Amino acid sequence: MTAENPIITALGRAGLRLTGARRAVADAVAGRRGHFTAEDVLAASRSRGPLVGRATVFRSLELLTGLGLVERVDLPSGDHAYVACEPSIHHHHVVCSRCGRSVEVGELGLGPILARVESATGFRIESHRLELFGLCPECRAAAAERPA
Amino acid sequence: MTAENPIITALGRAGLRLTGARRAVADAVAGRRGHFTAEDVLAASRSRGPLVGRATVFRSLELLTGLGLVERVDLPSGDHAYVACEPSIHHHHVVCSRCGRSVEVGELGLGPILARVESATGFRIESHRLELFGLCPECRAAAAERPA
DNA sequence: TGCGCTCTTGCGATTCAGTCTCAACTGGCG
DNA sequence: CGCCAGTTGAGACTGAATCGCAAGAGCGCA
Repeated sequence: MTAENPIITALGRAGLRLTGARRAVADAVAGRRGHFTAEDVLAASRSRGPLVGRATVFRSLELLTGLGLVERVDLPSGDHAYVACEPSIHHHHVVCSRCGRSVEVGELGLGPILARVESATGFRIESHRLELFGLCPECRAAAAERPA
Repeated sequence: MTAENPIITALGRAGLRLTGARRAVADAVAGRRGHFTAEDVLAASRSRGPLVGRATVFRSLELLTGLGLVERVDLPSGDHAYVACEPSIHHHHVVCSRCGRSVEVGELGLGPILARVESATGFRIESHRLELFGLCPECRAAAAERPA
């Protein structure tokens, strides 16, 4: 877990200091398949080294969000969570509503739809957010055997 | 503003009591073109009658959300807001990032896209949330004359 | 029309996530 | 090796949202 981590590499490339706290946060983020809350990261970082302050976790998360390494999603429950992701291109996330796992799904051909909305409403669309929720294959299988 | 209000009608139809507090909240909601926060509703209801407790506003908003008369949107800023809407069919909202006005835009032909995502990821999509942000025609005009 | 049973309300206390401050620290360059 | 600015951590602080409970108010029924 202290091995090289793309998040850490990216931090260095952005000209930011590779501090212990950031490594801790980066590791905590990288070690998750699904979404996580700031609180999760806080707990994870704490359990791993000396101590990471609440404020620092939020700051680091904000930093990572700025770099596009992490994205914020709002769960249907209203909670705020984050997901790690590729900084590259525009994409969306599919979140499993049972286990929380999340998968990226690239651009979806929303362009034509946005154009349609623009002409219908007169708005100029600047940004959008699409979040998909459902059951991942595993949870689907599990649900079939033993319904929630 | 004490005239009949579709929200109030709907409350009655749902078998709920038409109390003063609910009327106040319903009026506050109906009197807005755009999104609003719980705090807005609280202030509006207060300025209109005796007094409405914070808790009651939240309870009413939750109630209206359950009835589909109001929907929650998460602004890009991370704030929680609500928009009034038709309970009828599935639809999305376009929110003006400058004045906050919001417009409904009906189903957008997301079906095929969702199907594509399902087959690509193996997930079974149960729900989705699409929020569009941009400038409404008026703000667009205003911005052209006197850039923010 | 009046009564009573519940549902609702309102207030205060409480929780809790997220932010801010500030002195101490440390990473990394020279 | 030493310095300086970028970072950190602890805790205080803020403000939104929730909870509990007793008082109050709809609405149905007689």
